[in-house]
Amino acid sequence: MRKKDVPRLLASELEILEMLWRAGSVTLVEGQRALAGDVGYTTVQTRLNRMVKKGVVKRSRSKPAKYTAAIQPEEVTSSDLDLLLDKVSRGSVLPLVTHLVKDRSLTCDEMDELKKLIAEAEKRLGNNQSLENKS
Amino acid sequence: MRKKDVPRLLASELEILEMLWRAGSVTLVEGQRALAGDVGYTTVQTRLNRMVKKGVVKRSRSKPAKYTAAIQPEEVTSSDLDLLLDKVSRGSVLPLVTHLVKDRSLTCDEMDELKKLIAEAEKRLGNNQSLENKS
DNA sequence: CACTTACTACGACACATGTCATAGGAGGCA
DNA sequence: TGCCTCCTATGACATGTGTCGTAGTAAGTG
Repeated sequence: MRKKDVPRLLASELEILEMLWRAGSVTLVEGQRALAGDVGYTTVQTRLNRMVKKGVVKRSRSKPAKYTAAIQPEEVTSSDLDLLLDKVSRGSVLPLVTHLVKDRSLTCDEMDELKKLIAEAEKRLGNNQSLENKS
Repeated sequence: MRKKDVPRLLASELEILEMLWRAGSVTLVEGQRALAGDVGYTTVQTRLNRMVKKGVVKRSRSKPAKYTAAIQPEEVTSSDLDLLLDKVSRGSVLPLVTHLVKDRSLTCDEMDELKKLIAEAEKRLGNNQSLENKS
């Protein structure tokens, strides 16, 4: 099975998904309450149902239907970042990482993780470097 | 002057912007040609003009009007990444960086830059750490 | 001046999305 | 049985976007 195709979601859809990830599984009333801006009940209903039709949200058959996210944050991160990389950053990772690390205080743990990550990447780089000689 | 407010752009708008960043400044004919999928002339015109109205593209008063991007890749990167961080990654930088660094071959130079970045962040961390005691 | 060519402006139509109102159905309880 | 309340389904309307067609204006060329 190949990587799921997550389209670039609208900001409003991200808002909904964020709520679902946070709350886990909600009925309409709960969902409406959990959503920040106070928006009409049926509005939440419509938005949620349309997202179900799109496959990014799942809905249970139970009496008060429960809605849950059908995609994980990582999938969104992944596809969105890839698109950003392709279209905006022209394939270069550095500007993105720079923005993420700069002006943003990381904890010591995160710092360590980061360094570990770099080390791993570096090792991988060492292995593949010899075979590569592209432009 | 405060940070410009760049809304989360649609994938199709990113496509246009990417073209503009790449080409610099284009007339409609050039723009149409530069755009991948072959789409009608007036379609490009409409899309471009709508983006002008939105302020993300500028248009010259010259005879064959020239269109240029009014926002830079970094601004898009920045605002988009911030949103991703808030909504999807719940403020944690690590998952994003992980995705960026993993399974993606960086050059040696990039690797060095990355390490320099980390070092800087670490230094900054050392300075601020003492004043911080988060919730 | 009349004609062609190039560019621009504008309108049209389909579909997606945010917003909601109202109608329909399924259980409880007087 | 008949009403009330909760949940769901559906329709409606405004705006935004992708897609064009067509009409209008400016500018050269005979």
